[in-house]
Amino acid sequence: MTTKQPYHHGNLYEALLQEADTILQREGIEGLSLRKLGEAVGVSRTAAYHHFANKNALLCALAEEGFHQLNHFMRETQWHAETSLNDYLLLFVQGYLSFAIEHPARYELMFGRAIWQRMEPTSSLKTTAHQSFRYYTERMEQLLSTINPQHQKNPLQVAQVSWAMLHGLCRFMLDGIYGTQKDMSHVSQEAATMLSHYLHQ
Amino acid sequence: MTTKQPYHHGNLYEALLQEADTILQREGIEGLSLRKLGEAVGVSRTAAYHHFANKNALLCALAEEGFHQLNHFMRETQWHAETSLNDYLLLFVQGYLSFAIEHPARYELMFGRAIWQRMEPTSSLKTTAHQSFRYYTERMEQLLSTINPQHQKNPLQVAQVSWAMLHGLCRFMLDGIYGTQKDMSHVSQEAATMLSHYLHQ
DNA sequence: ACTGTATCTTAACGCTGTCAAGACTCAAAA
DNA sequence: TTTTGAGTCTTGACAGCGTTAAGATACAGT
Repeated sequence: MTTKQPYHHGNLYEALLQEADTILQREGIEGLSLRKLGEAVGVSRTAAYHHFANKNALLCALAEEGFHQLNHFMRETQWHAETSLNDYLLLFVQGYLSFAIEHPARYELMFGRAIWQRMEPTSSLKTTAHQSFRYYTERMEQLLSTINPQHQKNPLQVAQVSWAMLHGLCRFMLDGIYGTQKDMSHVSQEAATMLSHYLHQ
Repeated sequence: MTTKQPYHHGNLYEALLQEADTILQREGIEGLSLRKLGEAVGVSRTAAYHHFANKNALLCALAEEGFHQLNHFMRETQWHAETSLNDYLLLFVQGYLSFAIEHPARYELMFGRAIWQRMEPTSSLKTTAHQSFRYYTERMEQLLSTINPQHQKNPLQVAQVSWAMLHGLCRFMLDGIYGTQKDMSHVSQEAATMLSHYLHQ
């Protein structure tokens, strides 16, 4: 009974998510269809509907994984006392851009309109994404307080604007509007400089 | 013969562009299909193919119009000597965000991956978009020179990073990740502040 | 008047997400 | 041990999409 597939897959939910991630990485968002996904997993076109309400729910689940990975990146990229603020900011900017460039479809899914505007995001995804943003905001607040304990800035707005800059850079990179190759290090450097001046008031 | 449509529309190219823009405004990018467009104009599903190579070419034409409008906005928003740099920057940021928010689908088309990554942009669109960016870069260079004639910055990188910030803000607004309403003025203010500090070194 | 070209139409293909109805499997209740 | 019911998966179907091929119509230039 090793060659024959059982009628019940047994672990279809996880298999679907994993294969979807693979297809996403290889062919982008447009290349991911439920039919192709079913075939890749060795299951019928509509089998996924017994584990996800619809395609949107599957995309939301993938995006949510992405936010967990983003949280992981932010948690592991802390400002150690031995490095300068400038170096740390550069590292953070480079790390964020790499996160987007190494998994473009995942980043697109996490922040793109496919989920957030065209369809309704899962409430689970909404809370996860919100947590990411809140964590980022706390980190910004920390930085501000360390630099200048009497700063006047609104941490929420600082987070909004600075994240928007990072996000804009990523979008221009991913959408092929800026060159993706050697420009990137220069642009990262410049973005870190901008952030640094901004945080120092 | 006023009630009966002639076999030859006579002005189909313009009519298609205009109606496509209307649908885009009303229903977004996903709501625009060639079949629906044909019906709206009173013509068959495939009539558009005699005026555009394919759907991508039509989208590119619409996006190109958008870049002309963006150029118009930039040209008319100049820094007059009687206003402060801060006021001017705020005006520019607000104007740019309004440009995106008032015509979200058009902005999405101009900068989104639908054209730039998923398909191949028309060479005509490419040059028009490139002109927009070059003009923006020149304006930045002007500002830098006015503020400090001995500045050390690379205008191209300044343009890349600052435009990325504006673009990121727009995307977050349009994709419904940031609140679109009263936050906007605060965020605009903060973005202008950030830009100002950055340009002043 | 004729001919060719530009314009427009209908038919069809393969793709998509999704729903409805049926088939299979398995665990728990009787 | 048999029955029942829920969980899982499949096939069939529908409407919509972009696009191509082949044919119909109108008009401009010879």
